Amino acid sequence: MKTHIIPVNKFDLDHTLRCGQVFRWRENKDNWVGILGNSVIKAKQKGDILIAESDLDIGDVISYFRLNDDLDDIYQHINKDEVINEAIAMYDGMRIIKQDPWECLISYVCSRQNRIEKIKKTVSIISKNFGDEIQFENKIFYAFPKPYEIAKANLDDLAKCNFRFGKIQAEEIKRIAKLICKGDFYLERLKELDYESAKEMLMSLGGVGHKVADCVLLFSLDKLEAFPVDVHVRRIVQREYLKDENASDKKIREWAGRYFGRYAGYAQQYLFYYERTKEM
DNA sequence: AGCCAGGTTGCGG
DNA sequence: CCGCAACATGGC
Repeated sequence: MKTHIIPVNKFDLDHTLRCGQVFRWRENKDNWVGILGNSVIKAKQKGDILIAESDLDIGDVISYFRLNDDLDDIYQHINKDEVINEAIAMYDGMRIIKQDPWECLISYVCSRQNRIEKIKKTVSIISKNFGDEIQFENKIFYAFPKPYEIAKANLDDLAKCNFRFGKIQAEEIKRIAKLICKGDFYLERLKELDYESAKEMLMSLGGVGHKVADCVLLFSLDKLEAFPVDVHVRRIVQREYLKDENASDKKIREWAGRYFGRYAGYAQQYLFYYERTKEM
């Protein structure tokens, strides 16, 4: 176990973990506890210091939180109007997290037409029922299962994970896991492709549409131009930006790419978080 | 009770 | 390409 003391600049741990992009972090007292691969990580922020306890290397933590992203530069690209300016002001320091692509893919397949709290529950049950045990501070945590652990899972057992679409989704996830186990689909390799090609590959898996593909690209495959259009993003874009037209999701994605540019994904996450919380 | 949640698919037009 | 219905869980 190591304790990393990491100086940070323009970073806000709470916003980063609360904004709805990750499902495996829990907040207790003044600590966050999350699970990355087969490691538990306990994190807290004090001003410009991030304190992280885990067996991960410091480089893994920095990479995971994208602490090397130049947030000033990103803001310069996306801060183009009053709406997003307010979102950025409110959630200054929120960063896109770099998740594990496999876990990210399955999590977002589970996310469809679902609530974030329920997605968290489902991912947690999947991990508990099929993942490896991890000991951390005398407690037991569970790693997200590897592809082969889902591929070999009994369908009825898998269906007990509280999926939004029950057994249908259990089958879907098992099918995807098998494809990935077979070895002719390397998620990691999608990082080497350009955005469009990587997206096409993801969508060819089946059970993955534009929205989930864009989430996986943005949250795990370094495609910061991906702009996932979900119900909240559609709502805020329609209301604040594309007021006159009845914009299809395709139109919204294309508009976002033109308007926000290569960091459209960052803009998306600020707008998403803002739209869901501004009333609170 | 009814509405809605980080959607995808297959169909007809 | 678009719009539409089916899919079918659970919290408020």
